[in-house]
Amino acid sequence: MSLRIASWNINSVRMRIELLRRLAEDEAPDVICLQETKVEDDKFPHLEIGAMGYPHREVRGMKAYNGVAILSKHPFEAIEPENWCGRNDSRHVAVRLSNGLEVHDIYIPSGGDTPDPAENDKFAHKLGFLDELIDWSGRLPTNGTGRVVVGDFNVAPLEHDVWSHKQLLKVVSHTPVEVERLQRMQAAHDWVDTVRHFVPAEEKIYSWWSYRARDWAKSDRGRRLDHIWVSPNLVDRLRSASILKAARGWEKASDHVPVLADLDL
DNA sequence: ATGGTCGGTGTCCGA
Repeated sequence: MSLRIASWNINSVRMRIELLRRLAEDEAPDVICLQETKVEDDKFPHLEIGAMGYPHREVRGMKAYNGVAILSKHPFEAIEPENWCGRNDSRHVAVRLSNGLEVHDIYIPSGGDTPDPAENDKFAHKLGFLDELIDWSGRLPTNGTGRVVVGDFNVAPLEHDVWSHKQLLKVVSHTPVEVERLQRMQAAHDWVDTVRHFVPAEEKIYSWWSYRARDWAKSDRGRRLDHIWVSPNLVDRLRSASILKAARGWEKASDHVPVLADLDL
């Protein structure tokens, strides 16, 4: 069977419920992983999303901040999520589909403005979170159907994952300490970066454009912060991966756009 | 070098 997975930092699932419907109708992902849902579980729009063709949902939200959710056309069982850095702050939700495939949806802390952990607690949190993800990736078993880890990682790891490598070296999301950690996380499980599996490293590609630009498309100062990674045993099952750039131009868009990957299982 | 915009909340914080 073919399985299409989407990851999207939707920046409020309630504000953008009609854009979620558009993603569901246009791209028909089997599984949609959301970040920054910004809603408590008892206020999650289950009814509307069920009617969009996603009867199976695992949500983990909190008031105002963070929040992750997995929406699926197919049944799954929930996997106990992690509380990284000892915080119960709705940054991880995970499920196992009936074919055994594990899907982990992660929202890595943004890290604030100053890339110095001594001065900026948010940056220290981000680095600590990445350290725990390195350990976690290394501990995962390598047998079984395989795993997918997706989400807003808030790190653009490669030179051409940002509009200007040189100008962003001291900007949170592309500093060497973050990039090294994300690459160590990737190496710890041999995760395959699905978009870069199909898009050459020298080609610029982004998944986020700031709200603050006068014209996001014209200035095109983006970063690739959102990722879909698969375990190495799935690399032969990978059929395509892409970033839905057009979604940044939708009315009342999120600043992030969906990432899509197709697997043949 | 600076400020620019969102969403959720509440008279600002986080992104």
